[in-house]
Amino acid sequence: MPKDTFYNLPEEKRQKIIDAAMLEFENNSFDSASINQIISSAQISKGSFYQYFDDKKDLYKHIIELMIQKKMTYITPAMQNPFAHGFFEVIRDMNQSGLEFAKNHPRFTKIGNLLLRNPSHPIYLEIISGGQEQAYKAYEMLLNRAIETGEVRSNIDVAFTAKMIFKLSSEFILEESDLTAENWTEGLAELLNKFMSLLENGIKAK
Amino acid sequence: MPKDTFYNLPEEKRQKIIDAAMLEFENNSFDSASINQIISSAQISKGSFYQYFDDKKDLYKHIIELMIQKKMTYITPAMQNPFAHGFFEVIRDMNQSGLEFAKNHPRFTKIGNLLLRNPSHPIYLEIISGGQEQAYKAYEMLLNRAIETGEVRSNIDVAFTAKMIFKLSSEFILEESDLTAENWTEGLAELLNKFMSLLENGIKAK
DNA sequence: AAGTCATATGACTAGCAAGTCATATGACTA
DNA sequence: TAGTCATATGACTTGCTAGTCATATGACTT
Repeated sequence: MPKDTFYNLPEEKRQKIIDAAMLEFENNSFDSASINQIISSAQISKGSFYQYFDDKKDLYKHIIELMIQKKMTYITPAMQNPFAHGFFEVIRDMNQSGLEFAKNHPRFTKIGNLLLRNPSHPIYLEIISGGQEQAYKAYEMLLNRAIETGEVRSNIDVAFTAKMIFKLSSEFILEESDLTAENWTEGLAELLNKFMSLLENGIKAK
Repeated sequence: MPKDTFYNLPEEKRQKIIDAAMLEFENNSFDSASINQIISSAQISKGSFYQYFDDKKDLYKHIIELMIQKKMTYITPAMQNPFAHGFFEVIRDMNQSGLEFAKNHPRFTKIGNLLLRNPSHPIYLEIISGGQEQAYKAYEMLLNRAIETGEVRSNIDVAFTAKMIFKLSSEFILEESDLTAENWTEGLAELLNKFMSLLENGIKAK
């Protein structure tokens, strides 16, 4: 975490540093991101940087933390209390909020994608850790419940299907998060419908 | 492409260099792979390296070329002449051969994944270029044909479905290519069945 | 034996990186 | 006014990188 000196900074200067860091991490992997570049862009000295953060990793984790905080605000009622809602409704909400986050925070999205696409990097293990596994488990619980309630046919392989839905959702959001601004809203709704239709045809109870 | 001097080398020495390069590119992105590391591992001098290859990119492209050659040997009759075979058979073959390649050539697979996961890198554009787009188009042609023949229901969005099948196949192979050796053959067959079942339920004509 | 030519070498250049540290500033305190 | 303390600075160290080049080797030719 950033040092006290960082939080003591005037809001404006702090934001300038965050902006500079995001600009660098948007366009570079963790390894190839340069602190020299960041401080030059934020117009602070090398020494100051190291009085705000322990090292590059410290700064990076802070940016990721900010992203997670932002993402939290996109949780819908159905996501917060999934068992009280229909399975397909929950899945739809998750994808919709994912798409909306990507739309509203393209810079965070880019940084997140760079992280997600480098699972072999040590920093991935440190940050994502068991998150992926937990997500699979969550999907499995939802699927099991949906089979109980009769929403989903019972002859699927739950673990496998959970993984596939997770993967497909991620790819779906990654791939389509570059829709142009003007047709965004309609494009989103339409895409989501196609996606859900594919999914529902695949596993919905007949 | 490598220089003549490289091809004049005794087979054994050439292989040692390829091995060293693969070891490095398996565990590092193109940028962070180190020529110093490669020459040290291959036990050749810096000067020699630059008499075999123009630069790091030259070597890297050669490795990718070797991988493509290997992959070519996995093409099945159904893949070579897809319109003479059933749609789901072709898709099944493509995934099966993808899985088999991953199993038999885990080192190439790892290198390929690192490349595929960095679409923002200049080298990606240079090597993959429009390959992805071509793949989408190929899937679209197959889907259109399958709709004509009545294998696939006609009320799907072809372009969207093509993308999703492509993405899902890639992820499926990536994710499952780490099955353990002993249960490989049965595991593969079972997985493929689950995958195809999900797909067929999703888009097969009723 | 003398000459030629492909191949091999590693010291060297130039550049960039992360992180350190002695020094400076300037506000607030006693 | 003198002292203290948080903050700011950039030259510097250390360590890495890709790529170059003068020099050396040794096989084969004339």
